[in-house]
Amino acid sequence: MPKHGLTKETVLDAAEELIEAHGVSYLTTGTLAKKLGIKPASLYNHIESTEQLRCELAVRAVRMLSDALTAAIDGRTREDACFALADAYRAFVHRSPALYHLILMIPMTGNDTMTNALPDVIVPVFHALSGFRLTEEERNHWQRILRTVMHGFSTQELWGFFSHTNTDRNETYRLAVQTVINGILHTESEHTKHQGGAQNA
Amino acid sequence: MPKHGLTKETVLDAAEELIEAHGVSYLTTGTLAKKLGIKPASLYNHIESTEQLRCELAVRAVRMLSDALTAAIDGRTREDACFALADAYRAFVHRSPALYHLILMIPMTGNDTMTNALPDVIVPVFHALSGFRLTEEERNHWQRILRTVMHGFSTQELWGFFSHTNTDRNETYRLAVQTVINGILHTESEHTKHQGGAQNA
DNA sequence: ATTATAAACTAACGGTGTTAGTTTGTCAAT
DNA sequence: ATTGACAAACTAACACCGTTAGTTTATAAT
Repeated sequence: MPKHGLTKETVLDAAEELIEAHGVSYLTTGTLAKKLGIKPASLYNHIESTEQLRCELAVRAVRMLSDALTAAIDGRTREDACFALADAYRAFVHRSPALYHLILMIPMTGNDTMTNALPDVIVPVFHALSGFRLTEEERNHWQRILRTVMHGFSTQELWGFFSHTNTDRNETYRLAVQTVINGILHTESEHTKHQGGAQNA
Repeated sequence: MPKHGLTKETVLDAAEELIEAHGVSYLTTGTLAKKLGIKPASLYNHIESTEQLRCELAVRAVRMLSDALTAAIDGRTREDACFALADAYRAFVHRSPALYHLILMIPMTGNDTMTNALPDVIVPVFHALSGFRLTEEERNHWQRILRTVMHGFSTQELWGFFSHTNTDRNETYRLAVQTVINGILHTESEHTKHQGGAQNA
């Protein structure tokens, strides 16, 4: 191909480097073009729009997160799988905060391609819970709660909302995940105690 | 005052209406000026910059959230206080998603005035936990975990990350908060069982 | 009525995303 | 080797963004 060897992958890679180094809002036609050694308008030979570019980055990010989670739980079950999943989730958020930021923005765009990619992240979470004896309804609840904790903790930690005390954050996370697991185990035991009984409190 | 009756409060109110109606990124010198019936440049008689405007909105938002949480736990203790706190938190996020969005952006700005305002939100959380017999370290952990669940659930729900199943979301939230409370109660009981013993799993 | 002042205005700057139209480089066929 | 086609760069232009400087104007106090 003529001129530079620019491909869509090259552009996406450059964009990713840019946002991880300087934040999502630093990604601009100017900064990206400069990094690639071309003029801003020339970008439009490779992308439809900056919004579309962010979309494709977000879809890539979803796949990366999904892959990381899937790899983490490989060969593990129950508590083991849950802790591995939670650690991988938190690690991803801290390793690629900008990409995670893009994932969080997906629902606001209303873009179907992106919204349809989202379940990929949920699959490994369900997988991690598959070792527990839960009804479908119970699994729906606990999958949400596990995601709540992983997302809630990782983002608050990343954004500096846990900096007021210097209590060990690893320990807080471990305790949070353990608490969820205890809840799941409790639900499981309620299940065997009396068929179809009430679950909590 | 001359011309219009514009005060800083009026401007902040208009800005808040704008972002709640059309999203944070819709707040612009153009849209805000138009809403106030003036030209964009005239805004600078009332604000220092758009960033500063967002900052003041964020500080107002922190105070609103803090007040809502404080009011919710008034006269309540322990489980009762925790559920009331959690419900108020979730209600705020859903009633004022744009203001909550601004709060989340505070740490990224590096603005000291704003960062110093943040603990206001944490105070009522500590207050809700004051009824439990916990060491300072334990209270630090559980305060983070409670905030993790309130923030994590509310944002994921708001942003549509819980829409794949139609399992009742109120029930998921209740279960999540109950699970945290159970964890706290467990920590409390470990405390009395043997002085200074290990806490969990 | 005069004056001081706050608050509006217009004009201008650089930056952002984007389109249209133009040049240029490279690759394939003759 | 020349030619031609095409992809990918370019320049020029637009509206909008935040922002500053300089100017006019309306009100409130004297």
